[in-house]
Amino acid sequence: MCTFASEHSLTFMETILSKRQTEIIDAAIKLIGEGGIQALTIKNLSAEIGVVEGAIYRHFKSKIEVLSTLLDFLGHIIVSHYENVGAMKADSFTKIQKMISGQLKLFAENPPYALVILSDGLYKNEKTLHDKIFQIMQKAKSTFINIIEEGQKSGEIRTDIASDQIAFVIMGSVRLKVNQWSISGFSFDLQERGVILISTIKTLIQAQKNDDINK
Amino acid sequence: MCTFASEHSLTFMETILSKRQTEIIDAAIKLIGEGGIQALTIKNLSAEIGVVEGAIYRHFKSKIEVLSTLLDFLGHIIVSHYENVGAMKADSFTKIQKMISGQLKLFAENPPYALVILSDGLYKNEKTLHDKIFQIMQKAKSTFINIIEEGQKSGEIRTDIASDQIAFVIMGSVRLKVNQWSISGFSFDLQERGVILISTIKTLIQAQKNDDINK
Amino acid sequence: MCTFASEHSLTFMETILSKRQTEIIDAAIKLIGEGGIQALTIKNLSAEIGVVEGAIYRHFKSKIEVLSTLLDFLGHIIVSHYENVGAMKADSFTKIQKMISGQLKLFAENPPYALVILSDGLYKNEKTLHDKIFQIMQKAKSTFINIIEEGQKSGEIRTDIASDQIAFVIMGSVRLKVNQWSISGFSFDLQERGVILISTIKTLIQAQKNDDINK
Amino acid sequence: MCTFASEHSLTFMETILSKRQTEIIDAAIKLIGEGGIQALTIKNLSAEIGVVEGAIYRHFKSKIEVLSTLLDFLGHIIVSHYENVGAMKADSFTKIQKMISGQLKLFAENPPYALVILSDGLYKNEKTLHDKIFQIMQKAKSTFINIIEEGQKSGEIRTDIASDQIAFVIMGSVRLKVNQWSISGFSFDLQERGVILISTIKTLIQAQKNDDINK
DNA sequence: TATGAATGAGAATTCATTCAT
DNA sequence: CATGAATGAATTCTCATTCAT
Repeated sequence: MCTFASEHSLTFMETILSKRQTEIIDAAIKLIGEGGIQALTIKNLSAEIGVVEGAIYRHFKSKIEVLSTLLDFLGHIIVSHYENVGAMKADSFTKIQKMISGQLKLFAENPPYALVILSDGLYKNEKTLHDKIFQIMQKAKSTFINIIEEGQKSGEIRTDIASDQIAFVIMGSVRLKVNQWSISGFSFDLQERGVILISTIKTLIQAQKNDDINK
Repeated sequence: MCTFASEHSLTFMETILSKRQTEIIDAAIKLIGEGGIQALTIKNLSAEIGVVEGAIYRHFKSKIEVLSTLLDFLGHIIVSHYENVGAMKADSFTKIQKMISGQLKLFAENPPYALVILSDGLYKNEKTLHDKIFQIMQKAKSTFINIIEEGQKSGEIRTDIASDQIAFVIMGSVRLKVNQWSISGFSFDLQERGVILISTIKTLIQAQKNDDINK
Repeated sequence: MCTFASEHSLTFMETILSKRQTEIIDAAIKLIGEGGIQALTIKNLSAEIGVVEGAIYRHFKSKIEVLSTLLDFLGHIIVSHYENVGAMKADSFTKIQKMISGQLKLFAENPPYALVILSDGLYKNEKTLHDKIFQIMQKAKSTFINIIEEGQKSGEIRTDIASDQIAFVIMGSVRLKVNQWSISGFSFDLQERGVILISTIKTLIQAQKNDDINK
Repeated sequence: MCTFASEHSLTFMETILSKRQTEIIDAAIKLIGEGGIQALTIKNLSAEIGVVEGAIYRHFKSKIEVLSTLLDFLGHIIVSHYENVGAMKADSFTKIQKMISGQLKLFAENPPYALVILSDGLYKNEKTLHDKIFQIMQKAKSTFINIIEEGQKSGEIRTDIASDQIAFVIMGSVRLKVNQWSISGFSFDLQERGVILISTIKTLIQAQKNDDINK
């Protein structure tokens, strides 16, 4: 049995969170993975780590804080993936491909992450939580935009569409793919389908060779 | 105060639902619009229409049935929009533009519809409800695919990407736009942004004039 | 599909009850037969006869009155059976055997009757209802006592035990048999088992031949 | 005010149940005693012990579990009484007398026990609960049969009727006595009447002295 | 007579949170 | 740090009954 949180981003967990807090976040992710966000109750959470309900409140001051921390953790993982790819030395398409496939790999290996990220009404429509998800998406967007602009400069990517528009289309289609996978009960191979999607995206956004010739 | 349900699809409401049922669905939509799906409780619902809680059960046998009917209603509106566009005499891009702008117009005028459609865990992860949403998306997909294939045959739309892949990318980006709008608290003009999105999509998927020339 | 009430005691039903009332009592018995007394709700009752809930109150002023009438009807059937046997020309054992087997036959053919008769807390512990059941049992008791006293006089039945005690033991064992049958979900042949019980009772209560000889 | 549960079977209560659980079972028994099984609601139960409704669920996971535990407790008391009598060194009639009078004493002192044992539809016709009552009755039957067979071997009890038939008749008449007592609102002295019943039973089932002489 | 609609009371259960020990 | 217990508010749903039409 793998513990989700502790696999990733040890730095984050170790420095920011106590052992028990890590355990709680781990359990929260597991619960969400098994039964959706509505399975994440304080009762289930405490049962999962073998303590009494009140004990949770020694480590987090409310359920919202649990979710907030969970999103911090998740955001940290995802964003650091973006940064790694962003800092890579490679052509734009390779980077885009890495961005998407890395993301899908993360979700494929940790379905609960997908559930959390896709989840709209996380808890009582808490703005704080919405914002965190929004932040993550913003980061993804800016990373994509940078990559795309590089590609446009280098002539790899078409220039007749603004970089943010291209980024938007990519993100939308990746997100929908993850969404379908989640709704389907994770019943297909996300990474496999991702390969097709990446190829579609590449075809869509690559600069036309003909253009250069004709000019 | 506008009543959402009664605006649209009078046939559906009149033939299938009683006056009170329509009123309840209306109220349900309003509640969801104001406070998300979690604001849709039997108590709120009954208070909204000024009756006692138990009275709801004279008109719907359970909360699930309320939601199910709501989705039927919503599905009916959306799908009939698809069908109208599908049956139009127009070039593919016009159709695609109508498909998207009509959809966004619907949501812009009825934000709760967006919340419902985007919602993952509507109620207790009821499969019945999931399925209805899934059906609507399937219908959208097949409509898009038909239009795209027409466009590919007529030379309007690029043929180097499979029609279902194109449809997928379109749907993903439209969905993400609605999503952002919803998360932002409906704070920007959905239709306005939609115009840009449509133009982006058009540019992305149109056949390259150059191709023909060069061949 | 047999209608319980209308089979028996037409006089009672025709003279005392209206057609609709008979129908309601019929339905009540059917419901109790299918799901116990807790299945007898006004909702189920009205659904069974195809009217609206309020309509029941045109014919009975309350649920208690439905049950009360039901017990009257049932009492009438049972008591008239007692009276028939009581008036028979036959030896005591034949009469006792007829009393018991007739009763068991009635229940075997109409399981709901057994459920009603055995039911302790019919509805809100209504004293009125309790009393009716009590009356029926009293009538059974006095009939048995009469028969037994006849038998004691004629030398068929032992005289070392008071007639009411004998009656009591008989009723207790018959009742327990019906009880077991009911709890078992009517899963054995009540009449078949009754034959054994009757024979046991006969052996228990018959006068010892030896006694007379030895005296 | 006497607390029913804590009087009996301290071992059972102490080892299996917490203090609060005992208190709840106590209160449940009291409520049933006062108003029948339908008086046993979570609301009444919590009010009785002075807590809020939800607090019950810290100690029992459902109402069914409350009733189930109550039956376990009751079964434990009754069955251990059977076992005590069964293990006694005494002639069969003494044992039978002890069996019956002990049982009646228990009920006389705790009328709710009678209500529970006699109750048909304890709660939603839960099979689990039915079964527990059935088990208790089975145990009573087998204890009686053993005693009777001893008596038949020793020549105390008549042998012309099968032991299980005799046991059945005894149980039926005891049960009916308790039943009448319960229906009457506990208005007569159960133990006093029991004495007469026991004597009747004894006379009914004892071996005839004359038989031996005549043989 | 019957319908359609509503009422009011009450049912069991769940949930996040608090607090004394 | 954790437990055990409780709170209070909310949730879905059921039931007998009433009443205008």
